[in-house]
Amino acid sequence: MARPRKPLLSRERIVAAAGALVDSEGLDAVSTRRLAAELGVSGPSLYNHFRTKDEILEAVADAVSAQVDLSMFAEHDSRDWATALHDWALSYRAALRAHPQIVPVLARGPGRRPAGLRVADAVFGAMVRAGWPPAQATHIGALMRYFITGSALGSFARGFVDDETAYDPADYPHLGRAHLLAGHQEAVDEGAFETGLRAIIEGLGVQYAALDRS
Amino acid sequence: MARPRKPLLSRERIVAAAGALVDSEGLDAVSTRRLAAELGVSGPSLYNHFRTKDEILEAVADAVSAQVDLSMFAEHDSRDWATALHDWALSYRAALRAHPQIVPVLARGPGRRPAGLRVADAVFGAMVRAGWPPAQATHIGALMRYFITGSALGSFARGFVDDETAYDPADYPHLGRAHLLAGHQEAVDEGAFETGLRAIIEGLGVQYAALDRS
DNA sequence: ACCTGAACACCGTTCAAGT
DNA sequence: ACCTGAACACCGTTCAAGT
Repeated sequence: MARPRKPLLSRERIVAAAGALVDSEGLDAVSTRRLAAELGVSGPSLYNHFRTKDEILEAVADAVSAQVDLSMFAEHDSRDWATALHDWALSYRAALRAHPQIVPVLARGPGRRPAGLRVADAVFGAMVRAGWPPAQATHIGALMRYFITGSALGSFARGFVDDETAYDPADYPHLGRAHLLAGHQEAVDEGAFETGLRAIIEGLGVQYAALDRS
Repeated sequence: MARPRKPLLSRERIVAAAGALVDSEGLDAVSTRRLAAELGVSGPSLYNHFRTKDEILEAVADAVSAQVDLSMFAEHDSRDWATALHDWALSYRAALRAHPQIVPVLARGPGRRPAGLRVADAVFGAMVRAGWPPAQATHIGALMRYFITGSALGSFARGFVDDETAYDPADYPHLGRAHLLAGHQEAVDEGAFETGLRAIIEGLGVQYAALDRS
């Protein structure tokens, strides 16, 4: 059955299947043979639609980026720049939280991913419109991405081993035992994200107020 | 020559060789066979010293964490908490910049890595000593790590493709063409890190001033 | 154009055998 | 205890062959 009259595959179907596999079994479960089997074809077929396996994973990451809400950066939106940044950060984090396993790929930077660049473009446009100098507007988009992806990578489904005996308290004089438990870690992630987001936006507010607006 | 009288390998030698290989050729170049060849032994020998390849990479990441300067958090150090955080962030970033290829492993969180935990412990202790409530002190260590590792991951040796034709300006109305060049990207990384670090510390300063110190 | 099976050059890891 | 070669069950990717 060499070639069917109707193509069996499409980039969309491949990305959807790969995304589902990443979500359910993790990045390591995605091999070209396994993914192809999931799609009912043989391994090499994928290479008619993507040049490498990495391109497939980049596309999965981009699909997650595409789910980030950008409406707060629209010209007609009434939110001020600080509120828009805050709301965007929450939406961004929610998207990553829904697909934690792809974050390592996504965190590598927007690279050549269209949705990632669209996000950068929206933030940049809104910050410039709010009065930020272009260079600073670029920095704001990047630093927010650093913080949000960094927090997603360093936290979800990760953290400490749930075996207290793995740590000798003498080695970490200040950390209480509670800090070393995976259960506690989820609360830490949440709190650290909130504290950090608030600090960044407050700090940017200080810098914004000090801008020489001539 | 089954077993020599003096062991050919040690955890230290393996970690050193793996680190050198990661630095020179990247994470993908590290296979157990290749690493073993670099050490003059056969692949399976490594399993006498580490349980998995991943444990080796974790140890490499931990060795990088161990290079982060923590002297600013020492009890006798005269720097205030904000200056200490700032100086620490620069040292942390410098360590990652020296070994950018291991960052994906390191960014997964302190996990079971002793040096990573020592860092967390030092920050926590210094923040509590400065008057931060314990919960907030924990958050500060985590959020700084998010930002620093996120920026290292999203930037170094990454970023945009250096082919202008890869992007259609119509898709990104606000981003100028300059933003899409790899050369420009390095400056963005630097500026975004500085802006972000300043914002975080200024923002934390606001929160610190508002603490109810009774 | 799009899929196939075969093939190439690899993987991580286990294990019995050696000293 | 620590290393070896052989082996298992995989990999990503290329390519000629099929329609």
